[in-house]
Amino acid sequence: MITNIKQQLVDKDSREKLLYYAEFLFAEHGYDAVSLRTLQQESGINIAMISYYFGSKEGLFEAMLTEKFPLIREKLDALKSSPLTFLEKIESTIEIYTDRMFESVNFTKIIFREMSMTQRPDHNKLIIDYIRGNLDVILSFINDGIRCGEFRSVDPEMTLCSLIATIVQWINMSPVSIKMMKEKKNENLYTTKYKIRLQTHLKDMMKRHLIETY
Amino acid sequence: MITNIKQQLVDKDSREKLLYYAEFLFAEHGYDAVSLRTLQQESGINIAMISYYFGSKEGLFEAMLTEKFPLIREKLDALKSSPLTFLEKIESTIEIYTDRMFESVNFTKIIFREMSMTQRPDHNKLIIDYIRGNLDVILSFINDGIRCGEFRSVDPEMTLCSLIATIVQWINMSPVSIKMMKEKKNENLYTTKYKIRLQTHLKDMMKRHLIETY
DNA sequence: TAATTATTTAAACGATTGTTTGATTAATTT
DNA sequence: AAATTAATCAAACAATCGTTTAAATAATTA
Repeated sequence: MITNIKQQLVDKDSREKLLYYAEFLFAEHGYDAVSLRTLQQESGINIAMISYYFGSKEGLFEAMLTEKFPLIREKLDALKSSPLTFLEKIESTIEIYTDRMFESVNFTKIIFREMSMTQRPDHNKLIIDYIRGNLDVILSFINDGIRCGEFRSVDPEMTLCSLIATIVQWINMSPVSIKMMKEKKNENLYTTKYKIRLQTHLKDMMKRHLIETY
Repeated sequence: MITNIKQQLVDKDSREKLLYYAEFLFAEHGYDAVSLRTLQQESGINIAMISYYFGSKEGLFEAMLTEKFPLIREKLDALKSSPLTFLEKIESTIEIYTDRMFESVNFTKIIFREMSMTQRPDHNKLIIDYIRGNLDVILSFINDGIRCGEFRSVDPEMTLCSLIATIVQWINMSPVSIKMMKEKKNENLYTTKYKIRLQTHLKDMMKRHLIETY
């Protein structure tokens, strides 16, 4: 599977290769644990190309973030101006987020890990501004749903936290979850099978949480 | 507040100081970003004391983990053999976890961050074995509750994931949450006020999720 | 009090870090 | 085909990394 992806990268240029392997290695080992020489070895691209294309390791990280940010915003904005009920908007949001996060497992790991390190303003600024915009849209779904009487008067921020957290944590907890699910050790938890279980669970839980009687 | 804690540490010995500042710095910057010379500066303890007491930086990390692991297990085991309903056991679990995690914010950040870095077997082994035991107990509450008909037939693993994830994510997302809550920038989200909001939300959500009619 | 052990220190170790250099090759433009 | 730009490379840079040393001080034991 990985070799297939590598195969796909054979024809791509060095810049893209660096971004791909940076994302992969940062996700698995953490930003600081990945030396540029490791990146050179894994990607096969000369170390000097990093400063050539990105200026620095920090520049590489920033480029990876800005160029690989999953484009969730457009989909959320489309939802915003749709004629769906607020519950349907929440259900769509669950689908959008699980889809995107399961597509971008490495990316998801990186941003939510970096977010927890409060003393790294350079990394945090980009992440916070991006994430926050999306979360504000979802929060408005919950708040408006409450205001118009469709939803119970739940705690909006905590509800949002539960929604996002469930998906993120499923992706981040994989080493523990694998043992818990009694899966074979190297089975991964990012397959469609688990994505659907996650979606089903979240939709069911959110519906009962948000709607008084149904 | 921090200076108060520092004050408390004045009389403590070097080993404890190193453990305290290691936990603090690892949580804020990440394990690899904290050099032993930074630790020396912050703690005021000579760098050679690290290998003297812990053998290595890795040894320091391991000592910090094993000596600071919040003792949740005993409380969970006590719950296990109590005459409470399964819903009450879940509610108590929520209280135990929020209490412990709010007491050990730095520690919580570190272990759930390290957990997401799959290529660090040394760090992961300790964490996984510890966490997993606790999660298995909670999972048994959910499974037994379903089996005896007290709970709906929810997805047990996903439900557990939502429960833990909500608390962990609230602790890790603080830079984003602060903006969302329109709090003053340096206000922290680890106060009793927010702990109670989190507990109330989780209990309410889990009750509606787990119980058919009530 | 003398001897022994525990703690602390500044300085140094080799290895590795991110970054840059200047020469060389490949691709593109004129 | 010649000239110009883009891409790639091995080698070197100073700075910092985790770790160790051997000497000095403090605390404890005999």
